[in-house]
Order: sequence, then structure tokens, then C-alpha cells
Amino acid sequence: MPRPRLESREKLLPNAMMLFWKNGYHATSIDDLVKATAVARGGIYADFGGKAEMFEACLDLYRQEVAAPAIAILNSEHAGLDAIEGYFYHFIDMHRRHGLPGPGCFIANSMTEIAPHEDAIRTAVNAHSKDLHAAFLGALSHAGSRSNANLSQATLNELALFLVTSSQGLWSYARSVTDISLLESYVRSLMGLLHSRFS
Amino acid sequence: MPRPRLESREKLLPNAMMLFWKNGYHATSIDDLVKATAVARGGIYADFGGKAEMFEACLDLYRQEVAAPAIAILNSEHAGLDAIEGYFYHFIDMHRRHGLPGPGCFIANSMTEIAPHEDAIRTAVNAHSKDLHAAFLGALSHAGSRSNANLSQATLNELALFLVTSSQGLWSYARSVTDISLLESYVRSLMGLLHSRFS
DNA sequence: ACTGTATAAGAACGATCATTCTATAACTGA
DNA sequence: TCAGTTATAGAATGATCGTTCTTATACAGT
Repeated sequence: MPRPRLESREKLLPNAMMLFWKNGYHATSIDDLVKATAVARGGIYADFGGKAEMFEACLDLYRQEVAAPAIAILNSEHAGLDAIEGYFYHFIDMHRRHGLPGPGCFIANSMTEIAPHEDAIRTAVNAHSKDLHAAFLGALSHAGSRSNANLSQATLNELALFLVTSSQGLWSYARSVTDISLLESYVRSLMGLLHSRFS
Repeated sequence: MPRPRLESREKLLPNAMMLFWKNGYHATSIDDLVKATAVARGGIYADFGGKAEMFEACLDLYRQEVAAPAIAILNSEHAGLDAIEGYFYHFIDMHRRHGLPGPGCFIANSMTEIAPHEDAIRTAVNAHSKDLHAAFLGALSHAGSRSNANLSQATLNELALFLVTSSQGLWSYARSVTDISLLESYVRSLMGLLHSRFS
């Protein structure tokens, strides 16, 4: 009946993000969020307006707290093919800690569940794809300028787009398999293909 | 009040499959299914037992009617890299007819929405991945035996696994973008990488 | 110490969910 | 022609959904 008055409000978004990430939008109820966050029902509506707006806020938080640090690996000064490999292992290591089937990528999950039906989510998802594309393109350009392959800017651009698309499959896959070596195999093959293309 | 008594029961599964495919499991209600199929509420429970079982039946139908014909492209007698390209364009052409954002692949959608939480769905999804892997491996093996690259069986096997994983990303992507050329670009890049690896 | 604000707990609401049941009528086989 | 079967339309049910509202209380500012 009273109120413990701890700083639970601060944990609202991170905890809600985890639930939406693992279970998706429709399978996560307000009750689930209340139980997991120790925040009152009303607080959710006072702070966000509703479930849909809260989901958007969680997606934004994911982009800032989870996706951005990973993309930063690709944006580091002398990033090349090694940085691309590092980007993938960054996520795979997360799934090694979590166990499989894992949560995958919140953005990739939203891409299939919500993006076709909600403009705001599709916009956020596509904005992330654009960021990721630019980061891949930077790393590929560095790798290209160091190689003898003489790949055109158009080819590098398409390769970056390919990496954006292809990597979504890895995160989908992480939600259905139980063997982490299947994820590692993906990266080995991808790097083999890239090295073959850049030499 | 009466009963038109047409052969609507036959269209139950195909129509239900379309709804689950486009909107996913949780966003499709029994009411939606009843309206779209002109089948009585009770009929669904008499024939399948419930929503979850019906979803499984729809997924099986998709594997038979949609996935299997596509995989057959890869399993044709002299399938090589061209057949792999044909497999991808088979799905892309479907999205060209449908328009974007499109439905993607029912199996890929289920992989992210349901597979982590339902064993039966995860089993079906993984069985499809196994079929697809075998088909890719066959086509890659044919291509390998015709090339000078001398790729090992282990490398071909890993490449096939890569194609299975990577292709899931294309179907996710088809649900969030509005420009079909982004999907075509993926295939161009992938084929460029494969040709570079096999020469 | 008092007042006002913010937030907790949780009851209440109408809508919708999956599921079951009932009553009616079209078909089947005799 | 007349059961018996089968599938219909749709009401009914209880659970759960997202959302709102009420009440009590912990805190900040004075």
C-alpha cells in the first residue's frame, strides 16, 4: 500500500527494453512491464503516453546503449576488415554470455514484427540501417584502399549494403539455434568471402 | 443464420497462412481468421485444436507450398551459382508483385517471433534450415567441382551455412524497406562475392 | 511541523482475446 | 422422404489486454 520510494524509475526503460527485446512487442504486456520494473502502472502512462510510445523509447535506448557502441567499433580510426570481424564477435560474445536461443538484435526483431505495420518503428529501424551502412562503408573503404583489388566506390557501397542486410540474418538465426558455433561459422565464412574479394 | 455450404473449408489453411505470414502470430486474432476464411469459429477448433496448432499447420503448409518449390530450384540437376541466384530472385520477384514493405518469409518471421519460445516452431524452423542448407551445399558443390578454386568440403559446407543464415536477413529486410532495388543489390553483392571465391 | 507534489499500489473499465457452446440448416446416404 | 451427420452463425464465457482513476504515502521546500 505505501511506497518504497527507491530509484526504480531509473530502471524502468532498461528493464522494459530487455522484455521487449526478448519477447517482442505483442507478447509483452503492461503487467509484465510493471512486474519487471517495479514501476506503477500509471507511471508508464505519465512518462510515455502508452505502450507503443514506450516501445519506441526502448528502441531508441537500444540504439544508443547497445547498437551505437557496436557501430563505434566500425567507426574507429583505422577500422578495416578486422573491425568488421570485431563488430560481429561483439554481438556473438553477448550471445555466448546469454545462452541460446538468445534475444538476437532488438532492431532486427522489430524489423520483422513491427516495422511493416508502424511507420515510426520503420523509420527508426531504417535510420539504424543507414548508420550501420555508413559504418560498414567506412571500414570497407579503408580495407579497399589498402588492397590491390581496386574495388570501385559503387562496389564498396553495395558491399556495405550487403553486410547490413546479411547481418540481420545472423541475429534472426541467434533466436532459433542452440549451438553458438553456427554463429561463429557465419563470421568465418563472411570474412573468407571478404578477404577473397579484397585480394 | 444458415450455411452457404461452399467449399470454404479448403481455403481455411491457405488464407490463414497469409494472415500469419503478413502479421505474425500474436497480431492475428481468431476473429481475423474467421473473417478472412469464412470458416466458422468452431471449425478451427474441430480441425486443429487451437490457434497454436493451426499456426503450426500453416507453417507446414508454407514449407510445402512456398519454400519447397523455391528449394527445388537449388536441387535441380545441374544447379550451380546460377541456381543460387535464381533462388533469391524467385523470392524477390514475389515481393515485386506484392509491393514493399512485403511479407518476407514466413519461416524467417517465425524464427524471430516464435522460435525462441515454442519448441515445436523452433523444430520446424530448424528442419527448414537443414533442408535449405543441404540444397545450398549441393549447388555450391557443383559450382566447386567446375571451378579452379579447389575449395574443401568443409569450406563449402560453411559457405552453405552462411547462405542459410545470410538469406534470413534479406527476408527481414523485405519487411522494412520500400525500394526493391535494395533487395536486388543484396543478390548482386552476394553473387559477386561467390564468383570471386570460386574463381 | 506543515503543505504540496510526486509516485506507489492496485481497483476499475471497456475492449478484445482464445475458447466453448447452442441452435439452425445444408448436405449424405438410405 | 427421412434420419444422421456436418458445418454454419453467433451468443456466451472467463481471462487478459491496454488504459484510467483513486487512494495513500514518501518526499522536498518552507
